[in-house]
Amino acid sequence: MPVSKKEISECPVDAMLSVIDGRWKGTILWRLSNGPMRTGELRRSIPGITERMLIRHLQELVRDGILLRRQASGVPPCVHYSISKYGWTLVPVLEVICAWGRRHLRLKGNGSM
Amino acid sequence: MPVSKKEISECPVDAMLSVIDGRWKGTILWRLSNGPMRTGELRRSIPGITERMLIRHLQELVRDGILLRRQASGVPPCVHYSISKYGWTLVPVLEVICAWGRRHLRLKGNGSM
DNA sequence: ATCCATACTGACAAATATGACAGTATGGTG
DNA sequence: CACCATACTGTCATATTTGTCAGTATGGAT
Repeated sequence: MPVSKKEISECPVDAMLSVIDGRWKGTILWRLSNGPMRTGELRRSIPGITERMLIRHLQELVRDGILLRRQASGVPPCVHYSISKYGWTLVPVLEVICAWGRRHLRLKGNGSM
Repeated sequence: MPVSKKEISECPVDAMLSVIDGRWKGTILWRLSNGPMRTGELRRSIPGITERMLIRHLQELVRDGILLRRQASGVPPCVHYSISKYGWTLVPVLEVICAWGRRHLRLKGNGSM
């Protein structure tokens, strides 16, 4: 049940993209960059996402070491997700990507391309 | 006939990813970073790619302003692709992505994750 | 007893990306 | 003339990703 197209390949660019690629991964990381959140809280904060997709993406991000999952015992269950130490190394990369993307949108928007 | 999943959205990260996302775009840019190449030359230099996909990706990259297409008149046709000035602004971003990916692969390979 | 919320799973359908394969026009070569 | 190479397009099949919907266990509120 993979959520990202490319599984790990020898190409480093593809390896990185496979970690952040996925319809909602960017948004999830963005939300969590303000601090840990519960599953349902995340879901409610991302309009349009379904619980199914949220959970699949979370599982992949945990599997890739980007997120931490902490489950408090009890019923009903209470699970918190947060960005791991390793996950934080991704943030500067996302910022570079974001900066280029912002410029790209601006150029596109004013038709100067 | 889009080749990339995400068309332009308001999110800068998605906007950037939509430009480089596609099964072969990274490889194409990598090859062209050594200088302009003809369509068939590119195809032969990328094992496994089909002519159809090569051309679709090339067209998207041209549409996004990353590549230039120069057609010399004559029969049979002769078309050269090269990275545009704008396209070169993408290269440092790819390098950052690549650096993270390389480290990721190393850590993964190690089992130290 | 019925319903709600929680964090999930499983089985499927829909959307999208990728690939296979045939076809196009034209000039050169055997 | 038959055939090749060129840079493409169109159509359809397959693969992958995303989304929909119903279920699961349990404790508390109504």
